[in-house]
Amino acid sequence: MHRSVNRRNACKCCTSHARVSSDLIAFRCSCSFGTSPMTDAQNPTAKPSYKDSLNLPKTGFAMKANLIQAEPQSLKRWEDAHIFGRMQVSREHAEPFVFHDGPPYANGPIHIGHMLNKVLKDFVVRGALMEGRRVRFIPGWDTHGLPIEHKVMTELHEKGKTAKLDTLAPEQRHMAIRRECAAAATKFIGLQAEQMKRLLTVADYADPYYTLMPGYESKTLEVFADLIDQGVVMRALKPVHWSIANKTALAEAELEYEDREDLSVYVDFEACDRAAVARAFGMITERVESETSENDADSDEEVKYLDMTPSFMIWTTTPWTLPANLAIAVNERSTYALVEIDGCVTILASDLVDRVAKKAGAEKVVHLAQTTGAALVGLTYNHPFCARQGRVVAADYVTLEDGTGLVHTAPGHGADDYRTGLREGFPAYCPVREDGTYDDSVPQWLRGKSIWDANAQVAEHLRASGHLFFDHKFTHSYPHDWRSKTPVIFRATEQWFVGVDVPMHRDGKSLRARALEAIQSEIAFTPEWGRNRLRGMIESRPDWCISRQRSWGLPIPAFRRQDGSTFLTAASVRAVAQHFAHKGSDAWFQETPAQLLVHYDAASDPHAPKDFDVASLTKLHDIFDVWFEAGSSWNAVLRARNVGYPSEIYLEGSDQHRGWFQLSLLPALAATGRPPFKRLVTHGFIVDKEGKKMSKSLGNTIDVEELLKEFGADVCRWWVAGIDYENDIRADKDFFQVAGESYRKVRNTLRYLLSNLEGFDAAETDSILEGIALTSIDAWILAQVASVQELVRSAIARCAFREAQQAIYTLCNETLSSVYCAATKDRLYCDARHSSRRRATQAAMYRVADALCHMLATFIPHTADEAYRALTGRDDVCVHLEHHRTIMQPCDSRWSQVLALRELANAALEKAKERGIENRLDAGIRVADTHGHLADFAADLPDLLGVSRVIIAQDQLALEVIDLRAEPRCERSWKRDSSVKARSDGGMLSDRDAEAVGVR
RNA sequence: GGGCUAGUAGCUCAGUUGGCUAGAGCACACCCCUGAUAAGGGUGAGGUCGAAGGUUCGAGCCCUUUCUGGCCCA
Repeated sequence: MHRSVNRRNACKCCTSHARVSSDLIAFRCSCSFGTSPMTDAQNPTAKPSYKDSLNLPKTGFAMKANLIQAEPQSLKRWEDAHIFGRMQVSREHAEPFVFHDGPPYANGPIHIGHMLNKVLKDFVVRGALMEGRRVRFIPGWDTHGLPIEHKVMTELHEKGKTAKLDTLAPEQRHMAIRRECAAAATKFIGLQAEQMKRLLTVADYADPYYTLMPGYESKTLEVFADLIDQGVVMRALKPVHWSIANKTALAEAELEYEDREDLSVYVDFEACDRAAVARAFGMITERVESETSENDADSDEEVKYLDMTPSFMIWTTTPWTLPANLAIAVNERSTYALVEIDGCVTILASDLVDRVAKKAGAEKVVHLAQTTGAALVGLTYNHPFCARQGRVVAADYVTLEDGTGLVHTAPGHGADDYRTGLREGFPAYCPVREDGTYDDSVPQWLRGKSIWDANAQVAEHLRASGHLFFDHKFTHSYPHDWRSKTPVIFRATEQWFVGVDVPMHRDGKSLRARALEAIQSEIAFTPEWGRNRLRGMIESRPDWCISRQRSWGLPIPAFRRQDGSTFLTAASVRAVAQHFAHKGSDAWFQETPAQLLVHYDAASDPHAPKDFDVASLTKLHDIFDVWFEAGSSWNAVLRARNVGYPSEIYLEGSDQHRGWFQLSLLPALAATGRPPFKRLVTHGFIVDKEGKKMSKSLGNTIDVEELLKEFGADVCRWWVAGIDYENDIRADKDFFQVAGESYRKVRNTLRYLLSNLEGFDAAETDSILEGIALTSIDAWILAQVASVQELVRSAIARCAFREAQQAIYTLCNETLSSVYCAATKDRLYCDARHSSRRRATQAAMYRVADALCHMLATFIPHTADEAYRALTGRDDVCVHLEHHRTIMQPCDSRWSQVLALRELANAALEKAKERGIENRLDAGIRVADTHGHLADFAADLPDLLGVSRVIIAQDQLALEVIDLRAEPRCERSWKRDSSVKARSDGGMLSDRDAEAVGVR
């Protein structure tokens, strides 16, 4: 406690008399009302003390929240009382509110981002519950996928168990890995669920969903079957990172970048059509007697003549991919030059001519002409190895940082190249087999060769045929297989896709078109810009590659037939789905095709191949992209468990525009024709107090466990309720401190209300309030709370939690604490215990506290419930089993003018301190009732302004502070009331106080 | 490099279609109360609205450029 040191020594009993001592602690007042101990002790006829006669606040609701100890008790109490179950049962016939949880990934403890997401979701859940809706919120976890598999593999590697793993047959190996992964996922689900419960989130934790559950897997396959029905599932080539050593595809996370020396080559690709190239550069190829230039003397442009066939010069560090070259990419906005270098005419980016020439040691460089990249697009060239023409195409990833500005494009060997190929209609041609040797589609001299050996041979071949401009050794960062440490290549392999531009059987519209329609007019966005963002992503996204070459995931149930064709029909997928529903997807690795297809009847499948023979099938081993599983949750959870469809809201971080939002929308639109959500709500990312992103390496993360230990869940939740979650969210321990202060303010206000309800019979509330006057301060506070209640409920429905929190805080801090509670303090303390005025205020307070508990229930469930039990005085109630009770209390519309008077009085009283009137009870206010309204509020005015008396005058315009210090003060209420006089017990009391203590 | 997005008092945020002397809460300072007391009340000081240009009678709001962040891509 830090009291101001220069605080003046006021007389505690009267404040008006001269101070006789400047000693802070021991001083004597000369007034006759002295109550200082020294005075009492010296005076044998001490005046009676009235403190005990007051109705002072009393409550068991502690000022100190002690959340860290108390919250787990609330959790336990709710669990013991089966609150979640009772919520469901008691609302069986209530209107359902469908809300679906996006599954976090189960690979570690929760971080502050999870806390943000889960708490925001809980506001939605509890907000709907408080509206009386039936909410079955089923928490979920994403359990398959590479991060877990990678983590498991790393651990196995560190324990030296991978060698043993490699001795197993492929399917046994898959199973061994899958068992480890399932254990890891399950472990983290348990950990995360406990942490989420500790955040006091309400959900069906007894019956959650995991993507690895057999039922879930089965329902995911059903979505896949629906997509097949719609004709959007297809198989095509796509380049992936490929480990030759392990003959497997690798994901980005499995790559390690290391420096590697490669042979880089500058290659001339001879143009097919000299005339076309000439036109592109504004040149001619036929010599014409230059009549035109002579006749047209004004023309300063000399038309140049191209007499050699030029080449396009490309640069590559992977000569082995040249056999697969199908195109050359240029940047349309760059400038390209036609130059003669040492006798050869070549095209390359203008800005790079000098650098390339210098590097190659060229002696003579002559600039002939230049043009834009756009002009080159469409020109063709001959492949240097074989009779194949390539084409110049545009690509905006082409830069002038290195190389020649013309990029060798092999759609089967690069991600950019592939996308360009897709756009331009080139196949993902890949002549490299899984062991890293060429197949038979390449020229004879390369067939069967290892691609690493081929680098030098390709260079030699080019040199011999005159296509090699220059070659040199080049060191660059190159991806390596994290396990074998060998270099990785990009190799096109067969993958499964969901086509976004193929017409669906339902209505002939493509998925892309349907998604854009839905984004435009069927989905609401919070914030609104999410619409734009999602639209942009859908417009530009390629086909969705849904297959992965891993162990840990849901198998794509495709088979290979003896003739090499792939067998997969909607009916066969549904048959496997039915089988997985009981056996789980492990069956894929443990059973034969005949066992897996036990529910399949080729005869009734119109898409079954002719002469179908289960016995001759072999299983393929692709697994689903985890996004396909997560993106099917609307079916595997909402529909499978009859929760309802679609969800009112999907609420996730803004990164999910590309992730879960989009990849739920696509399958749902294909399978059901409708979006799986009506509204998308996104929140930003938590950054540190400088606005920088949080990362373990920067050491600026905030640990959730620590937050909970230091502040408790309700304070953390109160912080979340107060943030502007649509953008980045700055977070720091200090901010939680601030949230704690704010929480305490609300808690204390609640405590004060509760403390004045001691002995009040709640059953009387309605009858008491029926009789109150519209001009009374009690009617006013109830009207205020009614409007806040309405605002809070509407804000929560709009997910505008901050708005709701602000309204609650302002209600507590201003409307209640500094106005209503201050104004009613006198009647609560000093009126006779059962006076009607006091009971009216208690009734109002009861209703206010009740409304507050219900409003707070959404945000701080522990505190709300704790307060509610204190309010009702019962331990068997739970605010979370109830819903808002709408307050409908009008008040006189002139109250706003009365409140304005309060502002004026505050200012005047502040000024009156200069005159020595420091205590408001020493003051009276004289005010003109200009409009004749104030008289109706006269009864409450002194209390509202905090003064002893208010005189409504007709003769005066300005508000005036009257000095009442000369008047006697009531020893009980400390008011300077005109009725104060000496009473039969010897005390100086006002009439009201005399009556309250029963003296005359 | 591209798409989306943000930058207003020390902190967290309001500022509707351009018209205000730019608001609120917290923190801070000062004062009151000591019968909400590790509480409560009152008052006050704090900003060239990221920067630079421009449009306009008038710009925190509109336009251009730029700086610093964030998410997603490349």
